[in-house]
Amino acid sequence: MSVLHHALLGLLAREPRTGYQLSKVMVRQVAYFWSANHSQIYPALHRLETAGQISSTAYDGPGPRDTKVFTITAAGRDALRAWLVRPTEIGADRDEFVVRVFSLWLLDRTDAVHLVEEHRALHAARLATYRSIRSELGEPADPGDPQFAQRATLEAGLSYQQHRISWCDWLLERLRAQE
Amino acid sequence: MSVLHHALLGLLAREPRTGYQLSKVMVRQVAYFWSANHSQIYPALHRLETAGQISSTAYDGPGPRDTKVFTITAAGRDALRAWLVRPTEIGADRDEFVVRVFSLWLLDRTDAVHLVEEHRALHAARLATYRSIRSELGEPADPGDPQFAQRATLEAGLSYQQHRISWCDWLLERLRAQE
DNA sequence: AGGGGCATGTAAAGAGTTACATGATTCT
DNA sequence: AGAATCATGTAACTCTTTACATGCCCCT
Repeated sequence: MSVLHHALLGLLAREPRTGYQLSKVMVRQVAYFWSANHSQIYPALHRLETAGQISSTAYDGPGPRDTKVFTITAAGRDALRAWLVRPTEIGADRDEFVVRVFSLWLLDRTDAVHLVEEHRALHAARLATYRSIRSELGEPADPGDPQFAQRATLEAGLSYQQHRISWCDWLLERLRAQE
Repeated sequence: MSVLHHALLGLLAREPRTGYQLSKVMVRQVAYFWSANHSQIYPALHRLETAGQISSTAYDGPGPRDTKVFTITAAGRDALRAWLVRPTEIGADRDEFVVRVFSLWLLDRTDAVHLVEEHRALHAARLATYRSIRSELGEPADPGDPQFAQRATLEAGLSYQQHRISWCDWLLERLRAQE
């Protein structure tokens, strides 16, 4: 079972949802650090159901097919807990922009500055979004509460955007130093 | 052409190398934020060569096949520059650990603390490695120098690890607050 | 009448990982 | 004699993206 499967279990552990509802959440990211399309989600749900980690009840829905609401089973909860405590690895290499910066010496100063400024602006915008979400969520709840976990992932996003912005500033400072 | 292709061009823009040398570098990450296996690299090099962005000279090597040294062409350099200045997107969602934290409320305190501590230790170790590399590299060179770009990607790594560690500390502080 | 949202699926293609395969030279 | 390093490739599989496909209901 992949990260996607566990992201879905993590959502269903909070409340039952349909595949459509799950995909609406996941297209715009769960936990600010994972996304998926509906075309990936429907097969993943079928696999989870076959494995007995979720169950579904079908209602008469619009369109040619039934609407299915998925619920996590006790086995699903156990599998999710087991996945959580597996030994961690670091992962999360893969950042296209850093690969670009690796070849930044090929550009002249103006182009380089422009590139980094553009990138900084994207992260600044994202940070602003996250800050407004934070002001809605308020201070973190008790660690046993799903709200706490939600708030913690937001904090990861906030911290990440800030790191990105200050790295861009580090770069810009040096790119703009004496011609 | 994908990020991998441009990572390879970025390496070959510095100096000619064989596929084997490129894969040795890329298995352990270019720019601290991208990695690839040799099985991906060889086909990618063939595609770059067909596209005229790199050229190769074959020498009589060990084993059943020739040893090929790849050199970037003028067209390859141009393609790389064009890729650098393309409008940026943000990308870099996909962080497995944050997806785990999204379900952290399912664990009891001791397990949760253990998980985060373990993760923090990995990032602290990585930070220590990066710091020792920094002390070897010294202060950044001129932005027109490949050494500057190398140093800039290291700075991204340093900044990223620090952000990760302080996020873990934020989490641990709250997980350890009153039982 | 047409557009958007609800709702579910499949197919094809690209990107990445893991495993298979070969064989020479050098070190222990 | 065996292991490690040099050196290059292919095959099978998983994960992700993009596109195709259907059809009801509600709002304007």
